[in-house]
Amino acid sequence: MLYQSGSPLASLHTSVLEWYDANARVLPWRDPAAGPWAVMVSEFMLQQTPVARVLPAYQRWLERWPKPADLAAEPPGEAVRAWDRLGYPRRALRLHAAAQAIVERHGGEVPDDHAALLALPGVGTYTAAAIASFAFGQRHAVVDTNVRRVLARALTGVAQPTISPTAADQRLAVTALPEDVRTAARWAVASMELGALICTARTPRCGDCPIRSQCAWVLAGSPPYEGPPRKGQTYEGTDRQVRGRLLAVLRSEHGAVPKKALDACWQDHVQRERALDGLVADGLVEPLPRNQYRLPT
DNA sequence: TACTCGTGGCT
DNA sequence: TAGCCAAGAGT
Repeated sequence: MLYQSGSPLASLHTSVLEWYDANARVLPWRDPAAGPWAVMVSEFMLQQTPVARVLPAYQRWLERWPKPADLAAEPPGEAVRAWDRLGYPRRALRLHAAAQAIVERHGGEVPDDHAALLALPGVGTYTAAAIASFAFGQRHAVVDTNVRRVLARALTGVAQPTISPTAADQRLAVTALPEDVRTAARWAVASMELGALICTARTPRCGDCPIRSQCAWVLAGSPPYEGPPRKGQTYEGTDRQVRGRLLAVLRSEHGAVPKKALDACWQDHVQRERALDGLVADGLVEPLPRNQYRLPT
């Protein structure tokens, strides 16, 4: 007996799990043969980057580095180059460092222990739970932006979750987690998928939602968002844009790049220098003698 | 806590 | 069109 029959949560679980079985996307990291390293690579790439853009980079990455030790043996700059235009290239550096840590601490195998995962570079609360749940079938609250939104609507009855993750979100997700281990692991991926495909941020497809008859937000008449305004991410003219341009040049060149080539990226001298210094400080760029730069070796 | 950190598709 | 948004982590 997995559920107390008649329990509202049990009904929610059943509806979402049945929907997932019929509607889940076929994604390579969900293949049972994919393995923990493949799951881990996908989770790093999917941090703030949409699935469609991750797919090709993911395939190339695993083809080139099928095991953590393969990546760990290469210079970090190769990880940054292979990261291509996924964005937030520090993730590439962290994935490389995590691969090295896996070789040093765990004999080259992705650990199945939540605490050990959390101790790896670039692995936070979400990613540790995701790897433990998706790759090892463990029972964890896997709380990403999709799950926060689904729970905010279905259980709390508001249009959007809070702007940043809170301890309350985590507690709510733990409360909503099925007791049975295997069911919990399926619920983790299924509730996330529901948020990605149906219970979307902008225009949720409530007409296709398997839990619309149980959704606290829908039952309340789908009231609009009331919270504080979400501040938009500006990008034009930011240091991030400059960093992106500088790094794009360095990715395309395999050797040393003269500073003059980097100077052509951006007019504002002060901002350009600040961005370049930041890249060096982050370990994404290596300064060389004679005013030259390259990806880290 | 609030901020930083890329990139590009979608509405 | 121009925001809005995307499987967050680190500081």
